[in-house]
Amino acid sequence: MTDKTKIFKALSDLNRLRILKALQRKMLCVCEIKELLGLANSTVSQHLKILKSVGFIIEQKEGKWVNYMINPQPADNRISNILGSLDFWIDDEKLIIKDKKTILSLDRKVICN
Amino acid sequence: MTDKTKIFKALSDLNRLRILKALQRKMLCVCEIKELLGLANSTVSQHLKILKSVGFIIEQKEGKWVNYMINPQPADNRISNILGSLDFWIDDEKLIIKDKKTILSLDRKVICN
DNA sequence: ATTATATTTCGTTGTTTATCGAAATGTTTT
DNA sequence: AAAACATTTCGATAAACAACGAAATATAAT
Repeated sequence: MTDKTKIFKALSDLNRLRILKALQRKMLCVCEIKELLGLANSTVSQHLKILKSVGFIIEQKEGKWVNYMINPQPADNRISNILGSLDFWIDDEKLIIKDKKTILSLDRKVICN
Repeated sequence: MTDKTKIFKALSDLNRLRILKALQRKMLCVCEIKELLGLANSTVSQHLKILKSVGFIIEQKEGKWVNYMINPQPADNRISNILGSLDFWIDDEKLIIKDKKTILSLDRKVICN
């Protein structure tokens, strides 16, 4: 936790950046993110674990689903800074814009098997 | 260059963070940084190449030495932001403070063979 | 309780990355 | 031009990391 590179490492993967930007728009469960990114469940879960451990996101259980969302009150000022200016740090280009459109049409009851 | 994770990847290594913080204090050549970090020349050169390619630092030749320094005018606003608030993004703890002291006593004519 | 669904953990695999030493390049001094 | 020194590039190696599928865990519905 005292690792100086932890925040930057968490942001060093395109799929994790896509997750953050997606969660900025809407809270999502694992299988919705899986659908969005086209990754295996286990991989998505792993990415979420990393983002959570650093403080970028939090989780909230809802029945059999686990909803992930942007952390509204990060302990670390750097995290707050990044989350508060996500569009500055991670710019909204093609892929990210497409993701945000895709999210709107995701229905977890349909997607998740 | 259009890789969204490039900036964060550059900051994902402790030795590169140490280099940035050291250069904040004073411009340095490769062999001084080598001495500071205790790495091989070639490794230091590699780290510097990464920091330069992303825009964090620039180089200036001075005879047989190559001096590296913080980029005074980064093209990317995110780089400017980070460099302008280095102490916010990378906090000054033991190791970094020690580095900054060490730098002051480095003499390239003595160190570099 | 059994089945179905969502998620996490685990073990494996391929890729990326940090590191080194040796060879190559570039500059200065003799 | 040769020798000396600083740096970079190259090739190899070990560690870290992203990804997967399968097995384990957890909750919901039958």
